[in-house]
Amino acid sequence: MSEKKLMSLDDMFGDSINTTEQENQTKIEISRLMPFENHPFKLYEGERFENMVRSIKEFGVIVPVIVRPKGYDYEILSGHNRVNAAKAAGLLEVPVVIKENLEDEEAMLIVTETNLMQRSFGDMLHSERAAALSEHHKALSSQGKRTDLLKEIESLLNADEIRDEETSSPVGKKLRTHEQIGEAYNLSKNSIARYLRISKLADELKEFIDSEEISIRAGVDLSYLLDEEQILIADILTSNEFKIDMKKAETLRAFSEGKKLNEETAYSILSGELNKKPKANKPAPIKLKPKLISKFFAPEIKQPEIEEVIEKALELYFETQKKEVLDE
DNA sequence: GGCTTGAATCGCTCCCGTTT
DNA sequence: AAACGGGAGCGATTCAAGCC
Repeated sequence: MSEKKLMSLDDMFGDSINTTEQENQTKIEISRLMPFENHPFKLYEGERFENMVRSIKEFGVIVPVIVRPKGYDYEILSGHNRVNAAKAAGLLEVPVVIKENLEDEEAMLIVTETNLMQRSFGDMLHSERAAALSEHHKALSSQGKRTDLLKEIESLLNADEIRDEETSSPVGKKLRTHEQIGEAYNLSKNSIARYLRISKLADELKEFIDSEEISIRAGVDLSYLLDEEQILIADILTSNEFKIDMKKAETLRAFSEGKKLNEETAYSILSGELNKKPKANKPAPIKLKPKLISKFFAPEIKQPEIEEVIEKALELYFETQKKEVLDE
């Protein structure tokens, strides 16, 4: 168990991908570059886009676009904005790095990681963060081939912003996957876990997360709903003025778990008519009268200790009761 | 080859303090 | 009051080692 931490990433993931020899930088006509299918990032618009066009008119495209072959053309993995801006600037071709033989998942990782490195994480929409973290998480938890891919992307783009902590972290420090990612992005493991839940949300609901009409934490609860339930919720939200707070999200989840979520219940939860959860399995907490407590415990005794004593006492009580029943 | 067992890990909940 | 990030810790799962 302990030797693992002594191995370097290269030892672990060594030769599984051999990219350097397949990598070639060249120039390709813009007309042969296709966007990556459903990539999770919003493209630049308005002033931001105009600035980019202006910069490209002046200096050209400096950082090569990363592409992979697709049929006779090429699919853009990184650089959608640069390509669009270059087209608008009137360029006919852009510098590209062609990556051959990538699995779809690896391609997706490049799409998300490069985006992450070029934009500050804070600028991203929640759903974009979720997608990026989810890809990163997949890459780390499938102990296979892609950890080196992350490194390679890094060097390709000369990114030095976000990830400096990761590279400078003490040798041999072993972190759980969530913590590892969290350290890289400066988020707690809990936040990583929440974003990973968000990445599982139906696209229809992700939009509400992005517009901040649904909070992250409410989104986490909604992510436990079945796909069709999520779409149902999104539908109801779109056609009504309802808001989802954490309470409603919790209630929806409880109904979903109890298989009681349908169009009617969903509607009444969202409208606020129905706000109590379906009969929870958990017993409601009970309060003990202070008088009762002071009868058996000194005032300085803390709650955990009191609970412990109560538990022991009850165990004893039920045990003797059982015996009595058997004796009869 | 199957099984048991114990440690590691993961996903999660509960709770708390802070911020808005 | 609601939303949030973070700490602690729990239960379930996974995985490897040791056994038959």
